[in-house]
Formats: sequence, structure tokens, C-alpha cells
Amino acid sequence: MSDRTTEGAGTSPKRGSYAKGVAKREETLTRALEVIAREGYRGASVKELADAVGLSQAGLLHYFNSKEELFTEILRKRDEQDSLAAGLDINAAPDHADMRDGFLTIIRHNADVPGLVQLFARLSVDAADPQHPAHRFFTERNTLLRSVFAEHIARSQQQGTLTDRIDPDTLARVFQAVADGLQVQFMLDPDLDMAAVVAALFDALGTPSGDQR
Amino acid sequence: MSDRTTEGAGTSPKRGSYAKGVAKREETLTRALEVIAREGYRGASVKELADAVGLSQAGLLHYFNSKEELFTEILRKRDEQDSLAAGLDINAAPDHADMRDGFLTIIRHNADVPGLVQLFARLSVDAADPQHPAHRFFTERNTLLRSVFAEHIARSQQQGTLTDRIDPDTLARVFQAVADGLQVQFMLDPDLDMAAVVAALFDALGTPSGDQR
DNA sequence: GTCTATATGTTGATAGAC
DNA sequence: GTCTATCAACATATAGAC
Repeated sequence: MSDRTTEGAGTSPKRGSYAKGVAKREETLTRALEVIAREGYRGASVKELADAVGLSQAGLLHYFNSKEELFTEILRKRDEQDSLAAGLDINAAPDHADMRDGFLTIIRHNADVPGLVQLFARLSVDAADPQHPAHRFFTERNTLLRSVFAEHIARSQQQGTLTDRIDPDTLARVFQAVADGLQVQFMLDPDLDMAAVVAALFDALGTPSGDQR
Repeated sequence: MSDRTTEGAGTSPKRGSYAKGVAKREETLTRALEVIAREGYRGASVKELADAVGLSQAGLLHYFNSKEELFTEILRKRDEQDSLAAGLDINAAPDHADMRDGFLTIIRHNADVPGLVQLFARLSVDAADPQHPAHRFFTERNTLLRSVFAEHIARSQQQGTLTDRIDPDTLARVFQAVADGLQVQFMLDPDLDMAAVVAALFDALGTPSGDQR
């Protein structure tokens, strides 16, 4: 966030090495993401993560000013990857099938990265404190996600494929809550099929005429 | 786990001066509950809590073998109080209005105790590890809650006041997820009216004929 | 039963060699 | 840019006095 220095493509070794640092930072982030996704997260310390990515604790903190910044950046990158994977973007045209499928895709993907689910949940709690470095990240992320979702919902309601007995903003909130809440259940019981539950809710809220199954 | 003496069904006080210790333990628990509810929880240490309840750290740990046991017991007591407050008990007769009202009452109450919401959320995450002392507490609690809820739901569906386009167990899971997820949103934005969202969902899932509003 | 004192561990962060 | 070494801060748990 602070170090937004764009590259100064390697003309001289000095300045070139700066761009390399940025690249390495990205690589480290990606690597950390993979490790947490695969091996899980249990209140991981910087040292644990450093070992996992093949750096010393000090070496890892060289790229991030603090532990919290590190973890926040990991989640940011995860979002980046997820929104690409799901094709559910702010710029995407709102469409009912897109919404449903995009949402289910993300949720299905979550089941493959339990460590990230855990990190996300943990940081959500810590970030409740307005002083926490990740507080803004979460509030903004949640607000954005809901507004995108509400748009899709409104569209679906206009199409008549989704019940209009609840207003779009509230329903968007519900879906977000379901997603987060199911992750809590999933952490306790990794066998839970989160996507199936969400799909069932979609169907229950869909209008009989616009049945998606 | 080792010291089950104070555990078990509280039928009659055990023998001798032992009973006084149990009573004090209960009192301490209640006091800790109040403090957290009122003043909040931010990864509170045993010492912080000890200060708050007017004991030294060692004095507090005298009643609980470990920090985790202490926090788990706090949540257990909270459940105890809540289920009394809501009248939503395993023994209560399943009825649609009861379910809706009981559920909303609990959720409304949560808004008054943000510290407990935070403690609960935090411990939920930590307890994801099967080795965590609170792991069983959460799995069993969740399973029980859902089964009670599923019963109420099935009843409502038979009465025709709730849609039957989703099966009771799944819908129970949805409601639990909504409750947990809304708490996450609430932590980030204390102005959120959780009960209103849940009420809207109830209404959206209710049959037009059995409208509750 | 509750305290003080302390053992023992971990954490995140920094300084400085290379 | 990355390491080793070290730091202070703080945690929980325990021992022993009263």
C-alpha cells in the first residue's frame, strides 16, 4: 500500500534491483498464499510463514512493514485471484446465471483452500477493531461485494427469476452472511458441502417459473 | 479435560467446602461474562480478565485449568443464559411463531453484547483445530442448535407457513450461517440491525398465505 | 483461596554483518 | 537483499508464602 513504486526497468543495477524487489515481493506473496492454502493456518506467526516460503523471519519482514500488513496483503492477493477465477467482476454485466454460477464457483473454490478460509476468518475478527490495519480493507471489501451482488439481485428480480419479497440490499447481506457463516461451519466440519447449501438457498428463493435446476 | 469435578450436570452441590469453590467459580464466570459483554473483547489475556473481575491472574486460573477452558466456560454460560432468555429450548414445543420470535430475540440480544460476539467469533476460528479444547463444544453446540431448528422448520413447513422448496436440515444450516455471518458484519459495523435482516429473510421464505408481517 | 514472584516460552521488530 | 543475533514486551502456567 505504501510502496507503490512502479518499475524503473533495469537500466542500472541499482534502480533495477528495486524493481526486482517489487517482483520478489509479489512472488513471496503468491508463495505464502499457496502455503497457507495448502497447509492451513493456525494463528501462524511470521516465522512459521517465513520458514514455509524459504526465508528467515527478518527476511520476510523486509518486504512487509508488519505482520498485519503481510496478512492483509495475502488476503488482497487472494481476492485478486478469486475475482479472476470466478469472472464475477464489478465490470461484468449483471445477469442471473452469472451471479449464481460466479458465487457458487467462489464458494466451491473456498473448500479447496481451508487455510485461507481460516486466515480470512481470523483476520475478520481482529479487524473488528477500527484501529486494526486491516479494518478498512474489510469494510470496503464487504461494502463493494454487497453492492455488486445487490445489482445482480435486482436484475434477477426484474427478470422474475428471483423472489422480490426481499429487497436487493438486504438479500445481498444475507448471501454474504451465508457465505461467511458457512465458512465457520466448514472450518469445524471440512466435509460440509458449502456450495450445495447455497445452491439450495438460491433455488428456494427463486421463483417457481424461473427454476434454475 | 482432566478435572471433570466441576463439570457434569449440576444437580446437587458436592461435598463439603468444595461446594463453595464451585459457587465462587460460577460467580466468577458470571462476572467475567458481564465484563466482556460490556467492555468488549480484543484478544483479552487472562490477566486483563482477572483485573476486571477483581482477581489476580493466578487467582483466576485457580478456578480454570487453562485460558482456553476459561473462555470455553464463558461461552457455555452465555448459552445457558441465552436459551433461558429466548425460551427456545430443546424441550420447548416446536411452533412457527416461537421459532421466529426466539431466534430474533437471541439475535437482538447479541447486539447488546458485542464483546461476547467477538469472543465467540474468535474462539470459533481457533476451535477449528480438532486439538483445541473448545472444538467439541462448538461442534456439539452447532449440531444441537441445528437439529432443534430443523425440527421447528419442518413443523412450519407442515403448517404451510414456510416454503418447502428447501429441506429442513439445509435451511437450518442456512439460518445458522446467516446468524454467524451477520455477527461478522456486525463486528465491522456495529450499526447493523441484524434482527431486521433475519426477519426479512424469514418473510421472504414464508409462504404468501402465511405472511407473518 | 488468593496472593506475589517467577519460570519458561513466544512473539514481532530491529541492528548490523555480509 | 538476506541473513544471524538480539531485543523488549507479553503471554500462560506454576511454586510457594500467607
